[in-house]
Amino acid sequence: MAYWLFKSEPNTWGWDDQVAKGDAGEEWDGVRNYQARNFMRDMKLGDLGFFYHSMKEKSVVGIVEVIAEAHADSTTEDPRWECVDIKAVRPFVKPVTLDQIKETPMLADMVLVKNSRLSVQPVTQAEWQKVCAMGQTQS
DNA sequence: GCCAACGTTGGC
DNA sequence: GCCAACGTTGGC
Repeated sequence: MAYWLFKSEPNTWGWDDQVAKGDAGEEWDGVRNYQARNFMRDMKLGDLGFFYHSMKEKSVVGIVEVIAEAHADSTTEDPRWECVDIKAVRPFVKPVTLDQIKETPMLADMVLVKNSRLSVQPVTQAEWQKVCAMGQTQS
């Protein structure tokens, strides 16, 4: 089981939109970055991820699950781009902000801190458990 | 709203 | 194949 982080600007696609899709989930499409795509290719059914709101909020707000492995991105004809499907699993009781993450020494190496522009990122198990604890959410 | 950082594109 | 120019992202 691997852990990931999906980043989105809430005005474009937010946690509420994801929750509204229910168990059917939704494609995580529109990714046009090779690194991010390669991480999605590595994802397996049942992998879990953080859902992160960028820009104004800059917070991890919930947990999602991979419900379909990488397949063609339906928003482009370009065969280079692929995406996975994810569904909302549960929200954070308390969203964990980027500031909190930066203040936490054991999270200082998170990709979110090191390479903030990457929209799909791997998360280590230690980071996963720590952030879940900070959000008062079952890991 | 600004700007730095990064990735991608295209000319040579 | 290199690198300058450009566009986009996202923190501040």
